[in-house]
Amino acid sequence: MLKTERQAYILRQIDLHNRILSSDLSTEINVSEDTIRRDLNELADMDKIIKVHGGALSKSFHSSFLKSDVYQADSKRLIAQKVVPLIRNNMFILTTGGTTIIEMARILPPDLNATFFTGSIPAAHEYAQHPNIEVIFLGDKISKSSQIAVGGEAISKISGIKADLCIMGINAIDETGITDNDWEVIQVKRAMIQAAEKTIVLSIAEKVNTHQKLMICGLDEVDTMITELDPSHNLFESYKKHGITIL
Amino acid sequence: MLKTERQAYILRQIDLHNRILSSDLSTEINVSEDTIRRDLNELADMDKIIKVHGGALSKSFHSSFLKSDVYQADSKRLIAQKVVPLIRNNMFILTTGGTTIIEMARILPPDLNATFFTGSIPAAHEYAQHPNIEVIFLGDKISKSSQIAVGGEAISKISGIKADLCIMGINAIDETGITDNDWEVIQVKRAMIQAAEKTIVLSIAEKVNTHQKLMICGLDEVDTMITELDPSHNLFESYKKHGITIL
DNA sequence: CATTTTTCTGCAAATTCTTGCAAGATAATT
DNA sequence: AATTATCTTGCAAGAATTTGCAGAAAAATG
Repeated sequence: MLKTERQAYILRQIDLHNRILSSDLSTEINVSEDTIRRDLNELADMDKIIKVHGGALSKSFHSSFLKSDVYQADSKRLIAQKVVPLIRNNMFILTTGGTTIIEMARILPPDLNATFFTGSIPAAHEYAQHPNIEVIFLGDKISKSSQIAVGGEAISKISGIKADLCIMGINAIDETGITDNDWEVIQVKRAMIQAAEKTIVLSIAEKVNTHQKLMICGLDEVDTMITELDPSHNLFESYKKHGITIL
Repeated sequence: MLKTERQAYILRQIDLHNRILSSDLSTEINVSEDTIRRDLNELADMDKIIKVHGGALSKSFHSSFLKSDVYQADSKRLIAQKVVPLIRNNMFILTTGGTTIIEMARILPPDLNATFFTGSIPAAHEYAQHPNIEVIFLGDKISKSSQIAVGGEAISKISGIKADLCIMGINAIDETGITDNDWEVIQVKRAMIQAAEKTIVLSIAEKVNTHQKLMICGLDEVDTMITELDPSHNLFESYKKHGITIL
């Protein structure tokens, strides 16, 4: 990794999280802490960040008191961390939008080389930041309620894809399957599951064993489910029986 | 392999991967690293790439790296204010991306009822916030350097549109016409101008009477030009002679 | 105030860069 | 066609950069 690249990555991480630890960056990028510290000092000299003992802060730190108002952000970050290892180089990956997916997009390792398909503007935006990821946007008409592309164009584009993974944030899952409450979104999600070899669903535990009005698919279409809880939690018994891997 | 050929190859690789190592190129093309380095330096002198220790980066990479705050934000806000009145209800409008366009998107009156087409993720995102605007995203493959959709898919989608207005942020304009420096972006912008009845170009005054390498169109294709200056400024004399309305 | 963590300093190894130079290729000129 | 000038490329040696490491200094923590 080139020095400039590394510093750009650091800057981006600081923009994203408002603060970072030298030690975290060190293990993340796989360079010594000295190097990170020198980078941070250089960036601080350039007035791009604020260097503090043990790490650095975003210059607009004051605004970070407003914090992001993402519900259960910590859980979602945890889920995101569990997904990342499943993504390998050269994969074709279909994803939905949703805050958990965004969180995932942000922590994808910088050297990952993959193609991401999505109909979500925020997700596409995040993927596009990444140095080695190819982004394909699916569809044309954008639904305001869900901030994703919907309609026949999106569906037909998705159908034309043979993806390795479908990574999907969901709203409700129970023994009968995955459900949602937006007709247009349902269509898109169904098409995505069809188009991918494996389907990974992401959900905070709170949504497990709940259901909504519209069915997306049965449990047999799901390969892996990821929540913030430990996989051994007894909440997942019935899902395991359906052959779903819990992470 | 000829020098020019080699440099074209290098440029293409950088466009493709956003970054390259001198050593990789050396083994790839089978010339000494010195030669690669000299090539990179030449390309950097021509402002086509960013040379860094150990290799080079795409120019766009650097701009997103510097990002911080918007250059001449005040001017751009002023320009945005001048555009808004030109947009009427029920219009079909093609727009590019760019910070000026984003600024415009933010101040669109809430009761405006129109359909916006764009290939820019940030622009689409802004439009999607608006209560009464319909957003159509153009294209699928997203170029990291420009953050817009590029390629045949985008072009053909644009060609299928008959829009009332094309509102375009530009990089350079002089007596010969509008120019830019990114081949893929050129294609998209050209298609947009073709597909729209009227073309409005937005530019900060600093860019007026400058030019870049690649031609988008002549002045006769432009209907209106908007800058932050007063329309009576003598900078615009020659443009007025070409029948362009200055605002 | 003792312990742990982080930072600073100097140093060494590896890599990359610069520079001058020479040989070959290409272009220009007579 | 011959000669001269210019360009291109590879090589080598010294300079500069980058990075990791070790030990001392400084800061944070309880």
